[in-house]
Amino acid sequence: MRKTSAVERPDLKYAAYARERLAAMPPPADPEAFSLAYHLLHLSYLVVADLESQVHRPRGWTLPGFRLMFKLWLLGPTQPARLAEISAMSRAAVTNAVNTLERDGLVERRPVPDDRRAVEAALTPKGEQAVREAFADQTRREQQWFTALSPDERSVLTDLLVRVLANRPQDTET
Amino acid sequence: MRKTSAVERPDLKYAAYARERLAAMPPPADPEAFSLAYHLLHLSYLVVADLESQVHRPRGWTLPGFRLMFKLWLLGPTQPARLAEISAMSRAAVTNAVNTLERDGLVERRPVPDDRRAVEAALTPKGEQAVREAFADQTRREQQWFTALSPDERSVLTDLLVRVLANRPQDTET
DNA sequence: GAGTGATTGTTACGGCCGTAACAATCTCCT
DNA sequence: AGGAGATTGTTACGGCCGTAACAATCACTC
Repeated sequence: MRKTSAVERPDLKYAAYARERLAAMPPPADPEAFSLAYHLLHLSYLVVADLESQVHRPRGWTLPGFRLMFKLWLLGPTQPARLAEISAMSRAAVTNAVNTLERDGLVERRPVPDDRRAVEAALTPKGEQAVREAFADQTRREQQWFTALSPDERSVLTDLLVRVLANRPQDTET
Repeated sequence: MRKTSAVERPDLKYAAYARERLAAMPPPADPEAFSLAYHLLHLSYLVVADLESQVHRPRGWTLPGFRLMFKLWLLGPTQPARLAEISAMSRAAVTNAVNTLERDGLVERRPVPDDRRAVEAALTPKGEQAVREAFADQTRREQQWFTALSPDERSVLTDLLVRVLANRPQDTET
């Protein structure tokens, strides 16, 4: 494995430079807030792009499609509105994702007996096999991403993220 | 401020349920790896959506457009290829982003004397004012997101993220 | 000096996502 | 029973992003 120090990474070098520049500015400039938000969003972006290109695209699918199928795998047949709520995405986005997965034969729509407005999305046998295979690959790749941290450090990182999530700011009041 | 516990959040409740389910599965299922990756990507997604809807859309712009302008604000006129490298995005994406910003009068393209292939993107006066204003709002919103953590905890979180970024896995060898 | 290979920016195409608007349906209150 | 209001899923539209292919230009070697 090739050794790569932080100064060789254009993105990390930029972040360090930006932090220095902000440190020399008066408030509301906040180098710590910038650095935290930047690295959080940047790491997430890199992980998403990596999982997409290394795991899911080679199989002919996408990461958002996998995440939806993974939820169906754990939860069983589920209404799009509930999927949207869990995923914090719009119902329209779920509709589009289900359309693509249905077109590829991975998911099917079923009517809900109690409510004629509602629909349930459910994995097909092909979809279930697809989830199992991609899940194994994705897990291995996720593990590779965090090998730099010890198990304790990974646990601390997870707990800090959960605490931020549990205390998220309110939306603008209507 | 309304009190909201984790069990009321459908997304966190799902994550806790998924972790339990994975804990009962044989390898390669890895509840810790899942939990860390899930919360990282999910938090980043929520912060991105929040900054977009609370800060930038009300001003008529977008978060990706702001991030590009912010880099130009710190770095001065910069070639798209370098912006793509720093941002870990494709040159095509930079072209599209610069097109939108140029259409809105926030950024302009300039030829580079030494290299007739190259172009420099540079902020217009309107673009510079736009960055200053949005930067103040974005910083305040970023600070709100992390009020649940103490300054020390925020520092720990940032350091852990940077260490993961500095030790990212290799792409598939060509 | 000519030619091979690399680099830069762009375009075309498809997938993802949000907002807004809409019809169908359900809920609930009177 | 009936009607106002909420909910569900969908469609239309625009913005963002990646890959692939392309022309123009540069760099480097022979």
